[in-house]
Amino acid sequence: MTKELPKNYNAKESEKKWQDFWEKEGIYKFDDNSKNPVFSIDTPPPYISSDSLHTGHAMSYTQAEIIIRYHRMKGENIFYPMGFDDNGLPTERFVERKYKVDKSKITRKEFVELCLRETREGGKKYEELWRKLGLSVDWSLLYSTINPLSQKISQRSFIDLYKKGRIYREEAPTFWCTQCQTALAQADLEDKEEKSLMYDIEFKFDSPTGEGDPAIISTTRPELIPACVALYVNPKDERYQKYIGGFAIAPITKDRIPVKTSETVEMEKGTGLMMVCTWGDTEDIEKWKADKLDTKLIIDKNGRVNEKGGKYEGMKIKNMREEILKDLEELKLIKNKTEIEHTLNIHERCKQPVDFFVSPQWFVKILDIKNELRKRGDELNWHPKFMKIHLDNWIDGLKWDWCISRDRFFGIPLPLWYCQDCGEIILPEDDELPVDPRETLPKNPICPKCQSKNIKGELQVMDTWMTSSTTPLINNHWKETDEKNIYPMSVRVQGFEIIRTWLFYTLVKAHLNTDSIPWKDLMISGWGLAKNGEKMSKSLNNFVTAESMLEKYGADALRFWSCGATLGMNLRFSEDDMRSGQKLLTKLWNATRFVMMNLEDYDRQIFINRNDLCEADVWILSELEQLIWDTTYQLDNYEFARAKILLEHFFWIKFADNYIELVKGRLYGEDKKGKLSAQFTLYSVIATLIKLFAPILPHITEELYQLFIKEPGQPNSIHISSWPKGLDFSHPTYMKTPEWFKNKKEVLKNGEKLLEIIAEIRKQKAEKNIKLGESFKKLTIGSNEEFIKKIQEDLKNLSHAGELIISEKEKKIVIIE
RNA sequence: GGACGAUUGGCUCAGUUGGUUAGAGCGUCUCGUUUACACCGAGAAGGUCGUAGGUUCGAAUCCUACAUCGUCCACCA
Repeated sequence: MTKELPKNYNAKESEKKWQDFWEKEGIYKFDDNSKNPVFSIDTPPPYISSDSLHTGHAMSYTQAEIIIRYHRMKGENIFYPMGFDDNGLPTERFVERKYKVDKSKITRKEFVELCLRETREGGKKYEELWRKLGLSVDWSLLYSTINPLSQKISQRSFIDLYKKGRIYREEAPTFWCTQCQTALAQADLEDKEEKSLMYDIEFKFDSPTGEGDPAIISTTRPELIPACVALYVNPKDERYQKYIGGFAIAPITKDRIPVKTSETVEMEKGTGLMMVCTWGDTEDIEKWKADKLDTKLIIDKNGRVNEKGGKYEGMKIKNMREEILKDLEELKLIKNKTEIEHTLNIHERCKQPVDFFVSPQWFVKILDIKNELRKRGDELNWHPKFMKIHLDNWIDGLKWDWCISRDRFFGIPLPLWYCQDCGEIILPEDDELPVDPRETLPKNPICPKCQSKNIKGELQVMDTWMTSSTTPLINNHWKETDEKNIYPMSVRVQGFEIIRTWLFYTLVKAHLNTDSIPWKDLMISGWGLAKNGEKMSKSLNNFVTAESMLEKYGADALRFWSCGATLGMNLRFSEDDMRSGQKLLTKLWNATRFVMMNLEDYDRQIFINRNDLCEADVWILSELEQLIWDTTYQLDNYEFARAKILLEHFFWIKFADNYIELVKGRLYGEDKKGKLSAQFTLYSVIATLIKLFAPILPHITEELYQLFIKEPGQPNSIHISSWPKGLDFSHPTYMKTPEWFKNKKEVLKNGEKLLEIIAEIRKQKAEKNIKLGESFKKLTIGSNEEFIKKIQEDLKNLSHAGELIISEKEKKIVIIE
């Protein structure tokens, strides 16, 4: 034992060194031939087009990765892929903005090329950052959601669902973004509070004798009057009984509109008379569906008024609103204006208010299987448990089938063709996948129904969730010749904000495609927030990049901060905590240095029987043994934060501040037996402790392992060495130790008393102005306990007392004279 | 309007089935360079555990209201 640690630990140098080493040695490679249990992780493929990664991203990936490292050390065969989500709307919009693309002046092919180029660039940047953070990803498993395999599996999944009757195409009103010019799913929406004016506008009830009684409706969207298809009242509302079943006349258009009833109409709201249009909100659509109302769609895809808008044709809907208000004002039909605050649905990607539009779209039927999906949710092990309610709430609130088609350039094509003559839908064979029906015709380009050769490919592409919901299938190479055996995967890791999307849709796919759950466990993380508790974003100027923190403090320190809050809780950014992390590294380095300096004449093959161990050594080894079980238990339950606290507390308080001080006397003294016992113990504790810290602080622990612990024949990285079980770590003789801890409870209790005595000694010395290293005449300890006698030499050394007396009669635990 | 989470010393957070004087780190104050570490050590101050009730021998912990913050959902005529 002659190696010596340098005086200082250089995190930056060391981290780079070991990251390269891990890569070169293939430490994190998944082993296809291993017989060990597989632990597979479905981890979020970030959008390469999102803002550069901030500390919040780093936090959630790190939290998961700590758990993964733990499982790897337990000997499991780790399948830890990384993906990049580079298909779909976000990428398309990113490229449009970056290159200021005019879609009318570029071909689809050229545009897709640009998207692919950006995704490659972005992917590289991200990969570099993940490596710097020390994520133990097997990069040979890298996938992107636009690559051929992902396309193939997404399309295969689609065709499977189609054949199972879960997919249908319908001319249906859908949420429509006039900005992005595409249909949207319910999950693409966000709320926005906005001030608006509510107008009370006069219609007239129809009467055989000409114009009847006034019918005042309240609306925030007067521009939809030409689209009005019905008025509704509550069936119990006495004011309107005589009009029910009759008609009303709309202003300006003079359209004759039926008056109907619905329980959902609130009598107190406005005048109790509701205008239903094509379509202003989801309420309109529900009534339209339920009562088979007329359709009077006055807006086109671009948000302009069409011919059904009469005199307003051709105007932008916003301008039309101004015009119609002017007209109504002139006719004196606006009876009242109220300022209100209401919530709009906006598109979460572009923040524009959504409209409704009718167009043919593809849907996955899910409303009829809500119960089955809820049961699938029950089958998963949720960490933390309460997150499950987010999913249940979402499923309960579902009102729409899943709209999976998008009218965009970049994305995975919907794999089908239409016969232009008879309308037959033609699907590709599995060996044709992946296919782009916009570019290619089917293998057999003849309509099977009418033999027509007039065949045209679908132009729409898939919603991005349609692909990302297949990540477990992509990872498993579902129905490929090299299909892996990792499905269902062990764990899905993700943030709570995408429970209703990524998690939910993946559950849908697994249930429908494979009649299974997609993973066994769920690990749902909170957000890393800005210092003041706000969400991190560039616009709020509170954005701290992971890159800058890695540069300043290193990966281990950033990882230390990342486990500062328990799983599922939000964590505020704190540079102080990163400094604390750095300090822990320094302390760990120095403590190990100290141990090594004192092991120069120590042969680590030596085994010491319990009877030859000093009492203080038995105590710290018992604490260590307890620590192993506690840490293991917490990590098994995804509680990295609790594990961190346990480790830190043991290491800093019990081991460094107290135990080491207690045994220094023996290390420097003449008692050879006592010294050997201390050496044995110091080595055992440090060798075990750095393994326990390894998942959280992978770099410094690797450095220490390589310099200090690793011997020929042992694993060439700490991260594939064995997780401690009891004290049997990598030393054959330690297998004998379990019998040591038969009376552990008593030993630990004695330890508490011991710490109390030490604290009291220090306190009294401080009160009496005696320096810590300064000696004094007499120390009296009031105790009749056996272990105090056994430990008295250590106590005498620690306190620097000239004389130590243990008195059974003395009631005070410590007296210093 | 419904749901979930949070509310603990100046700051950031622990507190796992209710049990003796509620913990840690940072910050503050005092002392100390002892041969692992001044990126250190020792000591101290600092909390009516959001508010009000209730259950209990006993509540930060369980129950009921309420308040504030965050998030999701619903409403959004």
